[in-house]
Amino acid sequence: MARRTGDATREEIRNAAARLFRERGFARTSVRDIAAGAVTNPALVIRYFGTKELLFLDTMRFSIDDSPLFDVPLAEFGERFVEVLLADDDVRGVYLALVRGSNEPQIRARLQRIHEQTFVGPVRARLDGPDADVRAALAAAVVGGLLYSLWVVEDESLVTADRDDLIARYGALLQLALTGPTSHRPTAAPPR
Amino acid sequence: MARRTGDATREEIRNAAARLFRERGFARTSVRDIAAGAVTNPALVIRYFGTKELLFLDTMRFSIDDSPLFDVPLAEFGERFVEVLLADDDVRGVYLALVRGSNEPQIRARLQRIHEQTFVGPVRARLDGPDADVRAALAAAVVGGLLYSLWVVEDESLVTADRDDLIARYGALLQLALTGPTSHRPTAAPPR
DNA sequence: GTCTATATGTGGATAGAC
DNA sequence: GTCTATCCACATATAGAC
Repeated sequence: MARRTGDATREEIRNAAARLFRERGFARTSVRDIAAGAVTNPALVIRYFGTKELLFLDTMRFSIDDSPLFDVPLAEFGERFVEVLLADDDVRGVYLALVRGSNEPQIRARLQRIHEQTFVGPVRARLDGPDADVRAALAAAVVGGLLYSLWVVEDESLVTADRDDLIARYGALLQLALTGPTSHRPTAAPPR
Repeated sequence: MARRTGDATREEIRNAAARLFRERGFARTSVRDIAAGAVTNPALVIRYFGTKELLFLDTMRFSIDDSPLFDVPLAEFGERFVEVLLADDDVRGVYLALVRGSNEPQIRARLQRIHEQTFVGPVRARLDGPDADVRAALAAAVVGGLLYSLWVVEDESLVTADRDDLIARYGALLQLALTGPTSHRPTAAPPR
């Protein structure tokens, strides 16, 4: 086999790892599988990345493009946010691998950061008032509940539901978490 | 060491396994740890339960006592349901172990069954109309989102929040998922 | 500098002695 | 019924070939 540069090999290991971790998760992916996927050997995988967990952390990242949300009126934010989350196909695999690996402290820390940046952040930016932090956390919990039911549990009623209908219905629920049922005030306080 | 009967040893293995799986999860609990906890050896653990995964499935069960929910008026159901879920201390460990082990098809099947029985079931029993199934699934997703944020992600704002306040706030959100913001129907909640 | 071969320790599972 | 000895796959680490 022709030699590659270290960087090229490194990149192929990373690509193979990202694909396998997304498809099979952390536990069901062996360092040997990754090496085979990158047409090299297990020793090199460890040499470049230290441990299997560090390689996992190196590859299991995602961020959504939340720029389309900036201009959305607050009243439509819930539905549009759900739409954006379900739009990106890469998100699912990474999110699942992180949730299922979250018994490891470092992986849970990564999940916390992504939860904060992806779910809490965009919501928090649109709220104000003394309890905005808690309300953003509660709304993020509602958001997390959809991905959890849809991807972790694979609830049949949701998996087989019409995608647009799901976005409309769950978006409306999220909207209530954001602006509350009494929508007569400009920035809307929560119930109570 | 004095001999025990097979049934007694079996029970001690089960107890040790249940405790360790709840505390450390599936991946971080070894068959050797379980054997040591039951003061026996790994071979016997496998002999009695077949595989580590079958032992896990044998021990990781829970059900909530939802009988106090039967008499609750629909308008108060959301808050009371959240209260019941957070009341039982055993639920957390088992739920977490199942979520984190859900990459294994059999463990995911168990999680689905518990999700159905514990989250969807009690809600579904109180709803009617043509779309009751989907609405129950959506409400169950909201419920799952709380346990997910609180226990899997360990969102700081929620973990440190006052327990009663959390129950009141998230219960209100669940209530909206159940009976909706339009309060003109007989079974619906009164306007805030 | 890039990689192969190989060693070490852990963990799930099995065979067979008692 | 219980346990010792052992097997095999795996993550990880190191020595040294090219």
